[in-house]
Amino acid sequence: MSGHGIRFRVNANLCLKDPQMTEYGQKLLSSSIHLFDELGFEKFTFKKLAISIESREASIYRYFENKHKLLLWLTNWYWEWVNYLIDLNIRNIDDPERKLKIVLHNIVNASTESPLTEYINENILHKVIIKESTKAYHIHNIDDENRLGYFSSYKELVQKVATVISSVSPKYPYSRMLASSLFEMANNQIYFAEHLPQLTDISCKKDQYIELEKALNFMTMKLLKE
Amino acid sequence: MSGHGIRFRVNANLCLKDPQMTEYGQKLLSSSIHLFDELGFEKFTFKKLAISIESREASIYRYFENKHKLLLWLTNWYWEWVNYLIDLNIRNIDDPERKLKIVLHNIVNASTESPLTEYINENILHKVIIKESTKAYHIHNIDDENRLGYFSSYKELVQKVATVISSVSPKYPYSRMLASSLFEMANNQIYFAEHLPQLTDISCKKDQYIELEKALNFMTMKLLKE
DNA sequence: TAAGCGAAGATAGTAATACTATCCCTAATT
DNA sequence: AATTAGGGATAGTATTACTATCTTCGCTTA
Repeated sequence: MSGHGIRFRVNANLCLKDPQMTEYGQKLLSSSIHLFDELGFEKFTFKKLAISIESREASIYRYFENKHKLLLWLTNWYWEWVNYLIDLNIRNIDDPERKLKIVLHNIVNASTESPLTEYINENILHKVIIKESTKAYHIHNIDDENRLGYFSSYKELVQKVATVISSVSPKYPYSRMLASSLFEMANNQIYFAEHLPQLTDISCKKDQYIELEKALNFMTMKLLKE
Repeated sequence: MSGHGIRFRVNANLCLKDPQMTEYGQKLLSSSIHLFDELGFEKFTFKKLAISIESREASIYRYFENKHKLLLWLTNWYWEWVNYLIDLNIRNIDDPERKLKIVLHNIVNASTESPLTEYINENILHKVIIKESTKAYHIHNIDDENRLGYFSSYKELVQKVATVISSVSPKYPYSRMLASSLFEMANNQIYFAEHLPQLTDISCKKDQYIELEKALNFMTMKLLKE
């Protein structure tokens, strides 16, 4: 069963053994996404994960050193996946502005694409990313982990979007800041819409992010207009 | 010694006893800010805090139920403080655009104002807010805590800024989204500048956020121009 | 001056967490 | 037929996140 669908290159130091390569690892990934969603990062433990896949704590530790690295692994997988989707969808598009609109669509709606793998539920992973991904990089030893390349997927993705932004408006002086802010805003505003609605103007119905996409489009285009 | 300087109204349910009112409580606050900064939220424990103020774990628990509520308390204090500074500085200003520029200045540079209390080091608290505050509201029981009013300081602050935005440009359709994004961006971009510089265009020298303020001004004014 | 009280000190103890270690079993290579 | 990698099973440890209880000290107030 293993090797089904697409596999992404996630920094090898984030795991002790590539979970995408074994059935056990795929079950681990699949269950961990559901469990992060149900429990949140703080209440999530390897013990509970082991129980949910009818295995043992010690076996989980053979794949991941700790839950932080597991979350980081999933986060990287997510960014690789968004990167892949963007590449796929802007291929053969020449108009920069059209390209940027597609990028925005993919940032917001990645999870509504048709699923690529059996063992990763992109929809639930997206929810986990929205709620928990910030904890993957707001950590005390950020500089060490950055040096080890644990954030390279995100950095590449932001760089790609910044390049598209620059192709629309070569003189815009804050392309990378805008790019990273678009990703952060997308996640944040969805979270606010659901939990702290006074902090946003948009609302999200049934995981439909139409208003958010419209708002980000409006904002981006206004910023980049000469 | 207690009762010195300004005291802010922080949601009373976040603590068991107001730490601002006793010398012990003030020492607790002061030390916790330093310790959050040194250790990060994850490695911070009440045991270590007790040692650092030469007290006992059990005594800390008489003020705060857990470290999450302590962080939330500090976060609320911070937002109350920024709110106070904004009020103070836009008083007597009539021109909306001028008002907004002052607001942006305060969002970015709050911590460089002259200190208000002996027991809270605003500069270090600002660093803690940048690194840890997102963990105060990315929690599993967010809806319960929101219902208890644990985020009201932030919501009021965002509402205040949204009102200023609307006074500059009454037709702008995303004033609250812009307001909350300004706060989130300010923290994020400072964090990126220091730790993940590829994700931003700005740099921060010696806790001077001139470039960031300029960028936020540029962005905001461009968005609100007719 | 004594009684009473609250705040914090001191000491214990517990359940859960985050691991590490070791030994065993089995199924697939070689 | 022998080896070995993957995972199962069990055990154990240090730390964390609390809770409980009993004592002491200093301040009111009667």
